[in-house]
Amino acid sequence: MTIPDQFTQVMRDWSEVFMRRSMHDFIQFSKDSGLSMGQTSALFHLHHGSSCGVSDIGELLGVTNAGASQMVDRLVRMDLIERSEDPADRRAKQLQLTAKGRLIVKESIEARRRWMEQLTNALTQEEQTLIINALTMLVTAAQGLEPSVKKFDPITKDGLEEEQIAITN
Amino acid sequence: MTIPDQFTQVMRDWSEVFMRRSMHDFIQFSKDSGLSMGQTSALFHLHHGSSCGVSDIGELLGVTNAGASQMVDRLVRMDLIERSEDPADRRAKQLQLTAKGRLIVKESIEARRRWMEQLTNALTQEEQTLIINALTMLVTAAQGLEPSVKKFDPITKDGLEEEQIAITN
DNA sequence: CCGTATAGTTAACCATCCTTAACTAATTAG
DNA sequence: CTAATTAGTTAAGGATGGTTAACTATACGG
Repeated sequence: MTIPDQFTQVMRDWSEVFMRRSMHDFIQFSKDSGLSMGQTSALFHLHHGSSCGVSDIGELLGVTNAGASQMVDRLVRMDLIERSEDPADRRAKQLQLTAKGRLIVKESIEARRRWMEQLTNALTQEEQTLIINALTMLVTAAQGLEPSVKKFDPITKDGLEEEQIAITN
Repeated sequence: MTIPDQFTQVMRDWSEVFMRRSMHDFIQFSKDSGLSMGQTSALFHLHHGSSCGVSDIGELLGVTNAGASQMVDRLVRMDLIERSEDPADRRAKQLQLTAKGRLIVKESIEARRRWMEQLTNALTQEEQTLIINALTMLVTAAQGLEPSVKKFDPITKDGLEEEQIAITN
């Protein structure tokens, strides 16, 4: 078995075990918070990107603008996100998490951390060191593949929308 | 920063980047297949556990038995899962993926693999080797934390629900 | 200024998903 | 045998999540 094959295999294994765990947590958390999975996804998207418009949510969830608008409306009524006018383009809305929304996301992240603590305890320091190095590489590589985060650089204000052509396949 | 702290941090970073990517794929895939996230989750659960009852699905999705029964019914009507009587307990049903259901799951896994290939290409062989070792450890540790797979021992028919006490410490 | 494109909302409508409540049928305990 | 429990289904009803279509309002390119 070649190195790349081994790599793919171990990534797949990890993917399976991690996804199962994460999806379970995700479902559980959504239920506990009285949110649908779509609503939770939207909250996390906002948490990551810090601010975005209604149609971005639609794109994320794979629904029409109308659907996204209604979803946003429900979240606004729940006081989880805020909808304000974009001063640069008054057609557009800027969506942001409210304090309550941020709290919800934070709690979810904390919940997942418990699992990680268990993992930590199941590994020796030497193993942990090895994993730290390995995952750091993975994170760096994976971030290099990401579709350019929205938090634009206020100085250069460019270069971030290069559309990572290689990825969209 | 101590090793465990570094470990927790890198796990969190990795978790974030991996989850974002995976959730996006998951949503995308569900939409493309015309399935809800709950339905896709159920399919993956069946794929993992190979066979389970209606109430297991309910537990997974955090819904009542009635809700699970209806969800199962929809999946049966879509010809994605099969519902047969459990010969050992004629009240219970055994759920299994149909060929069509297995195909759907397989396609989803394949879709995710493309991302992994990109990751592979972004890393040197040395880095890959390091990551293989690290992830193997993580997978082993994570599997040790799993709530004991359902494939029950037909002889003792018990003892599998011990809730991994030794590890949680 | 005019026409078109863009961002979002609203209305009407439908399928899904989930709930409770009432039920069937099989198992198990006394 | 009877009573209680367990697994699942069905029915009625409600909220959600989605659609298309029609709309408002802003932006932008002649």
